[in-house]
Amino acid sequence: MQATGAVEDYLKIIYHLVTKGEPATTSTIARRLGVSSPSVSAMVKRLEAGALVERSGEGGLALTSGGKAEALRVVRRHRLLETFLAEVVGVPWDEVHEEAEVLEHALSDRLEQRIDALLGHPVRDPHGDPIPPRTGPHDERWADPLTAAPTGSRFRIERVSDRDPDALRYLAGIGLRPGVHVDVGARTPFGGPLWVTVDGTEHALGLPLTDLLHGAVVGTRP
Amino acid sequence: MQATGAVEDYLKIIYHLVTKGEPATTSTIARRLGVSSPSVSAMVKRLEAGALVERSGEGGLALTSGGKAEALRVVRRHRLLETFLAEVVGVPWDEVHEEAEVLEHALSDRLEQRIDALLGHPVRDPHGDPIPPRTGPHDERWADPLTAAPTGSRFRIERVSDRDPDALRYLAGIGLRPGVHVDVGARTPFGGPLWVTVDGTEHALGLPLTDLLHGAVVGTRP
DNA sequence: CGGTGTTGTTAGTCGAGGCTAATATTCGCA
DNA sequence: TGCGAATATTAGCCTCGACTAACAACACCG
Repeated sequence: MQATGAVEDYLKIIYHLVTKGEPATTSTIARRLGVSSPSVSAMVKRLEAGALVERSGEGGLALTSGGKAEALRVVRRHRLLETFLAEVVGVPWDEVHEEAEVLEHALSDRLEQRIDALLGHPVRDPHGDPIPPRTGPHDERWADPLTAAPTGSRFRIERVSDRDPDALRYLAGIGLRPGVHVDVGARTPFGGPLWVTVDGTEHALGLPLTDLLHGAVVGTRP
Repeated sequence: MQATGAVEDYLKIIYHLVTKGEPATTSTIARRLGVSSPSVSAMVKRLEAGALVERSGEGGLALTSGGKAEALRVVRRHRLLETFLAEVVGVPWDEVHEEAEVLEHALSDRLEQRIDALLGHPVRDPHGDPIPPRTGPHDERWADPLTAAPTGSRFRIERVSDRDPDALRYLAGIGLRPGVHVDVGARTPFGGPLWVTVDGTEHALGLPLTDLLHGAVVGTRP
């Protein structure tokens, strides 16, 4: 089957859903893609006919090996482009995702390889997401969410979800980027903010923000 | 009307045809685009409905002011991308056109401006083609063809048509790029090759090649 | 003068990718 | 138990952008 831009988008979001353990259903896909449910039904039928997805045991869809390979190619182009735009073109952190979202469908193999070489074969994009290799295995495992870190622990940020430019701008403003360490403070009950210390300054982060942050506990507050 | 990738392609080639003084007719467009005549008829109808093109006096189509503005935006993105790919990414001369042909439809305004600034607001792309400004007038005038230069004259290459990668590779191989000077030698009759001296070496160029070269006579052979 | 291209259009079809409206199913809950 | 909300699919329609087949108009040429 022909991998048009639309097909690539569907495969990509199915890939994202399944690797996060969320069910890839008609409605979740429709919401994420801003498209009606019947449109998703129709496209899924085409994807099944093209042997790119299949119905999987419980409730959702799964990618076939061919579908996963195609999805990984798109994800690779996306993350390479984000890295390229940030490092070479100087596009700010919060804008690279949107630009890559469009360009990823127009990047040739040849140019992808040139960019990859120019960047020195990077393995992470600016948000800390791993860049799938052109061939060979890829590990998409998400680190633990910041919300899982106990009070008093020291936490290393590894990945910051790239979907919300405003949130990204705010996080960058307070110094929250992949690689930095934060001290996890008090957790306000009933969905209240989580207090974290970054660079010596305390910040209260609401759930929408902490949800974007993943990493690992690396000890306790010194 | 919505400027899809297809619409942009049509406007661009109509622009190229009219600026070269060739008639923009159904069949020339169809040939250049590798598409059937009825497809062109249908698209032209849409473009007319969208006030982007109109029937012009003799035989062909013309761009309206809106259509020309849109075409110039595409041409600008194309040539900026060619320049960017060549200078920043290191894509070889003969490949930049093909890559830009696809990327031009996916380049946002925002990114276009960043690239323009990064390159220092270039006015010519790697083939010597002028880059239309974002706003304001643009002069697309083609210099004289090399075939018009008299024997014994010295000729400065200004533009090299970018359509044929093989030809470009060959021309680059013998040092024929925009900016270089050549000495025009004997013209073999009956469509035979034209002898030119580049960098001290004589080359016989067939009509398909000389057709790609434009510039200006700058004196006589020293 | 009559064929033979070339050119352009109309008519009809197709696939991709979207939409709304209507129709099951199923699930949670009063 | 039964009602409403969420979920998925079907049916039917639309636009875009391509295609082939057929036809009209014209030009050139023997």
